[in-house]
Order: sequence, then C-alpha cells, then structure tokens
Amino acid sequence: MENLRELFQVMTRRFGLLDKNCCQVGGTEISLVQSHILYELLRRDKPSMQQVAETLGMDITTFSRQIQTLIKIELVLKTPLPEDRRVYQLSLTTQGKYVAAKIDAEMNQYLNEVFSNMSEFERDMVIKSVKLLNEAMAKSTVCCKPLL
Amino acid sequence: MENLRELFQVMTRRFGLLDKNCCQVGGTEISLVQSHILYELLRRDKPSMQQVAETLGMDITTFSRQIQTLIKIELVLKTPLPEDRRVYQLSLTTQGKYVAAKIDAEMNQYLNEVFSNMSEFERDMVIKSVKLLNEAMAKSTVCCKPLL
DNA sequence: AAATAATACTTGCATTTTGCAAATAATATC
DNA sequence: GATATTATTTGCAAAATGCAAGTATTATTT
Repeated sequence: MENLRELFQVMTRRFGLLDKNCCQVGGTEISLVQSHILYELLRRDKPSMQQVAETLGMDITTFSRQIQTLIKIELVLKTPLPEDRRVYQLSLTTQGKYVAAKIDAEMNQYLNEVFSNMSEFERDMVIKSVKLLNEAMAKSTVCCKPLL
Repeated sequence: MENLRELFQVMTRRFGLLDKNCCQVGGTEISLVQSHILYELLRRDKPSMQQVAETLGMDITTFSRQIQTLIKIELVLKTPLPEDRRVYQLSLTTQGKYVAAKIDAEMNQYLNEVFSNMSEFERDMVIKSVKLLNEAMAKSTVCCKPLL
C-alpha cells in the first residue's frame, strides 16, 4: 500500500505555491486568501457573507475584515438585502471582476503549461481523476464541510 | 475546453481544510504550517533550515521562528553541523516523531475514507493521476520551485 | 595572513492575520 | 411585547509574516 498522504501533500503544497504566485494584477496586490474570496465571488450570484465564509472554511470574523479591505481597495461591493437587512449581498466591482478574471486566466495558463508535459490521454485521465476526487470528497463524512 | 482552475481550486481548497482538521495530537496543538514542517522533517534526514524553508516555500525568517516554537514545545531538535557551524541540522524528537506520524496516519485515514467512495479502478486511476501531476509540475517552468 | 565577501541563521520592528468573546442590529418566535 | 435567533461587526490579544539589519562562521581575495 502506498503512502497516500505523501502524494497529496506534495500536490497540494505545489498548488499552494502556484496560488501564491498569481496574486498581483496590475497595480493591485492581492493576498492568497483574498484571491480565494474573489474566486468565489466571481462564480456566485450575490452570496451572503456567511455563505462565502463557510465555503472557504474561514472564520466569519476574519472573513468580515477581509471583505472590509477588499471594499476599501474597491474590488468588492456589499449591499444590504432588502428582504432581510441583516444579510449583505456580496459582489465584485468592475475592477474586482477584472482582477478575478485575470487571476483566473493566469492560473489556467499555469495549469495548461503543466498539462503540456503530458500526453492527451494522460491529460484526460488526470482531469477525470480530479473530478472524481472532488465528488468523493463531497461524499466523505470526515472532511470537507464546504460543500461546493 | 473546461475550466481547469475551477477543478483544481476546489480540490486544493478541500485538501487545505482537510489539513486544518488534523492538527491536534494528544495534548499538543499544531498549526497547519507547523504540521507541514513536521511532515518534511519526518521524511528527511537532518536537513538544514534553508533546505526545509525552501521546500515549503517559506520565508527563512518566518521559518526560523516557527522552528523556535517547535523546539520550545519539544518536537524538534536543532544541532549544529560540525563541518560547518553556520548550518543547523534539524530533526524530530521522539515526541515530534510521534506527533508527525500521528498526523500522517490521520491524514491517510481521511484519504482512505475518501477513496472508499470509489471503485478500485477509479482509485488506481486517481493515484496514478496525482503522481503524473506531481511529475508534470516538477517539470513545469512557471511554478513549483520547491522541487521535491 | 589580514581584509573582504559570502553564507546560514537570528532579531528588531512594524504590519497583517487570526479567532474568541462580546456587541450591534435586524428578524423570528413565543 | 418580550425573548430568542440570526447575520454581521468590533475589541482585544495572540500569532504569523517579511523586510532590513544583525551575528557568527566559512570562503575568497590579494
């Protein structure tokens, strides 16, 4: 039996670094955590603070402050939900969308470069595997509370 | 063409969370970063500070301080190398080995649980894929300076 | 062999990030 | 109408971060 953790530890460490690299766009400097937030906001439609914080497995208070700085640098907007004014809807500003998309593109470029070292067959297999993994982790009981 | 980043973002986020879970052993509380350090020290033979810091993509000064606390809680040892007394050899104490092994086992258990949601065929494919990915990333020019 | 450079690591800040407990503000329930 | 619940924010106090500057040791120069 192989050491599963070894494999995954190395992989995730690499992706962590990869993420670290990609976080400065134009004039704006973005931390890794902030890039994760932008990533979520790009994909979701006006989610609440709770929702995003939970998805990212972040303490809500930390998240609240991160959002504050993202608003300050004008990447994120926070508008109260009319039906329930306790909750705020989060969204990206134009600039925020631009930055998020830019990071996205850069990451995809990195990933494509990584895949360029593989055959087409391997590439397909790897992608299928990552999908499988994501599904399996979603089903798992022990880990991965954030469900998306 | 699919959105590669989407797939990998979700996957690495999950593993990040997974890692976060597994960092308390017996009486000792371990941060995620510290668990990564222990992980490295368990696998290497008396590496230097520089080496480990570089592998983990950490600033050496931050690393230095993390090692200090790991020494204080008696998980890590730091002995000067006789041939060159500028460099220190890092190693785990008995307790350190125990903690590192414990975390390792726990992570493997989690991973096995994840894999239990797959067929044998899928499992093999996924493992092969992760290996492939690690190799491909090692070859890549843009990312992943830490080479292990 | 003395002076200079380079290397491995540590410390001094000053900033940022974190999370718990407590506060606020709005809605739900009794 | 009083009380509980929920969503978010603030007050700390602790931890983590990274740059610049420091120490100590080895290498290189002249």
